[in-house]
Amino acid sequence: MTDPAPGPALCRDCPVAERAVCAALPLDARERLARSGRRRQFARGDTLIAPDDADRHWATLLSGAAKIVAIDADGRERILGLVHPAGMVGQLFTAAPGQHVVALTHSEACVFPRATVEALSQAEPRLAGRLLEEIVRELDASRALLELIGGRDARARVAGLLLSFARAASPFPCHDAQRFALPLTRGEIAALLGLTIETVSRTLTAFEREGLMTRAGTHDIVVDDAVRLAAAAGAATASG
Amino acid sequence: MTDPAPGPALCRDCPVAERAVCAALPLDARERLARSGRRRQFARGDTLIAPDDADRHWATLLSGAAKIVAIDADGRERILGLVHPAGMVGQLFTAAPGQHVVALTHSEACVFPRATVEALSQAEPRLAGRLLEEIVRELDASRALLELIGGRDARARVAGLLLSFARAASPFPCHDAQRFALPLTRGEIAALLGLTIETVSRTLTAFEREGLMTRAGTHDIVVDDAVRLAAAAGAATASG
DNA sequence: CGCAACATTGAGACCAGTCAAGCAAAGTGG
DNA sequence: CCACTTTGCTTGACTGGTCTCAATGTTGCG
Repeated sequence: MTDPAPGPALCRDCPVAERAVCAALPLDARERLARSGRRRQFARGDTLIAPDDADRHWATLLSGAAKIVAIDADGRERILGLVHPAGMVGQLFTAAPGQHVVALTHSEACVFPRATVEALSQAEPRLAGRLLEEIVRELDASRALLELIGGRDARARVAGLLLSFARAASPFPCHDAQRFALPLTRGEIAALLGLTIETVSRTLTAFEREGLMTRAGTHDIVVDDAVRLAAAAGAATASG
Repeated sequence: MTDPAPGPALCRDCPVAERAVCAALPLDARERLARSGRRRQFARGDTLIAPDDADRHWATLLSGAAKIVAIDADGRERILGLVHPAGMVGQLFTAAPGQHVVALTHSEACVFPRATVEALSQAEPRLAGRLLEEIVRELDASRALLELIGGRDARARVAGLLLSFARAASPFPCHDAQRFALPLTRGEIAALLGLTIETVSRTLTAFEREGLMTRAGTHDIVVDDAVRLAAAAGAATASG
């Protein structure tokens, strides 16, 4: 069993090998990390991380999408953020109660023991730097969502969400995709934006009637008038 | 000029010497950091960090309080978070546009060039670990605020904010303070909670009429019935 | 086919925003 | 010291957007 390509076997065919935080590690350390982790598949609705996760896992999302969920006092679910491929799942360096992270689509993730990653980040300053970058990005996303939800009406919130997905779906950072999939149900959109299912549905209907976009099926969106859609968002977008 | 006490002169009498991230540094590195920084005083309304901050500063808050502010498209100010003593001001390791951070009260901060802190965190893994901890804490706070604002009504938002200040004002983590100061104007509370000034004012009046709390002046609050106040918050609090 | 989950649409109630007026406290200048 | 202004807070009447409740439509799957 020789290794024709450099790098750990686990990382062969990794779709996010370049973008994930692991890329900051030198080969030997990456090998060590890889030996402690393994790839896992998740179906829609599966839990990647539970709040009482006794094993203390941490993961990198390879493909698919996930939601970060909080259950509030009256049992309703609020979505605090989304995780995209190459994103991190679970939190390091905190004793906080933790969070639910649930797969939105069929997903694949590289799962590691939290302690291994924490120890490695102490030994490898470059990894610590990348982790910081990534968490700052999450913080920015969280604050963008906060800005979108606070003080904006339903039209602006839905339009902002659509635009952020259009941006994420495009291969080019400067252009938005004209057509993209929304991997969220209406209920999940509502839980993310702090609205109700009915309001989300009515708002989408209104956008369609006004010619801003078209629904293709229940989860595909075609943007017909990006300019007016951006105007409806009031220049605010959220990257989940 | 001998140094009677160990540690840099700048850190002598530092009120947050134990809690700030600097505490993770060994003496020699702390000395190096201290030489690159200096203490500054800020009056209420002064800007600690501007979004176009060409000098790229970063700071630790020593005393007082500050708000993290975003100005949205129509010019209204939204508050994305608060900074308390020992907290960090400004973001490291990001090219993001940056943020306004404005003093809420007379405040003192230790200001450093961003590059110095970033370089030190590469050289000192323990500092990087502390920075990670601190940013995770900020992320938690941001998500707590998101949970408070999304899908909760005005009563729950105001009650949650009061409770979080009651908690922060208490010297014991397990008990809330019964009386505390709100270093925010009504407009700032509104900008933080995604409400209007009028709604905040009316909600406080309602709480007082119902016997949950009493206003002493415009900025001091006395909690009269913590149990019912917590019930009004629906068990949700935000730590800013 | 028939069920179950999800989505859309409608009617009415209610909470919070808007507009507007009145107060109180702090600062300013004669 | 007092009139005046400024700023921030409170209260009221009204409007409107969003939630609630309810029914119907649609999609996907066993």
